[in-house]
Amino acid sequence: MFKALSNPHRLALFYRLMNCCTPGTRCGMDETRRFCVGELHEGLDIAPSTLSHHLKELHRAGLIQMERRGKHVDCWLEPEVLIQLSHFFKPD
Amino acid sequence: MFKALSNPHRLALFYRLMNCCTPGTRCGMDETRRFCVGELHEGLDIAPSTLSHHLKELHRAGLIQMERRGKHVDCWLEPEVLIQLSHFFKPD
DNA sequence: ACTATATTTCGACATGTTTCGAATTATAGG
DNA sequence: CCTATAATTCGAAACATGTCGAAATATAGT
Repeated sequence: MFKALSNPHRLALFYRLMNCCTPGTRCGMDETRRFCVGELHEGLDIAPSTLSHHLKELHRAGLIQMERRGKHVDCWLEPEVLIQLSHFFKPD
Repeated sequence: MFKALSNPHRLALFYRLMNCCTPGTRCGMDETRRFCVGELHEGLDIAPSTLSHHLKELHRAGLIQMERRGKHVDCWLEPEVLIQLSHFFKPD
């Protein structure tokens, strides 16, 4: 997981998905709070193929979920992942 | 920081320093709960020069502290770092 | 001063990662 | 079935990282 987050572009993508939900809402469930690949691409200045590669890495690491929805592919982040990660750094 | 933790050897080193303290104790302050470089080397199957390189990276990332104490160099982890990291993954 | 131990620096090489463009697959809508 | 749009796969080049051994530095004790 840390390896997946070690790249600036991937961290930016993760961060974006992390902050797309109103606190307490489950991103994955609420389909209005998902980003498709194209939306995540905005403002990133990398080729589509590079974006695709990075999203695949994030998915492989178990950090994000992906699902095709027509022409688009939606991406979201399960809140469990955040809990798991924050618990790794025990205190608080 | 995630880049520093992205390497298995560095993550192992960090994890070791993370769990060297009784909960609630400040590792840096309690000098009996520090590891010197040599102690951290045990069980890691890498050359001393490689270990040195990895510790330098962890230090550069602000993850660990280092201080020479005679022939040895002590390493420890400030609890603030753990708080900072766990807060990045908001929930909880 | 000399020696032994602990750690770091340096240079080199092998391995991995990031990136792109071109070609490919997937899907929706005429 | 053809076209346009969205996204992925593939292969190649550029770049970064991990690793080691040899040499250098640091320190304590003789």
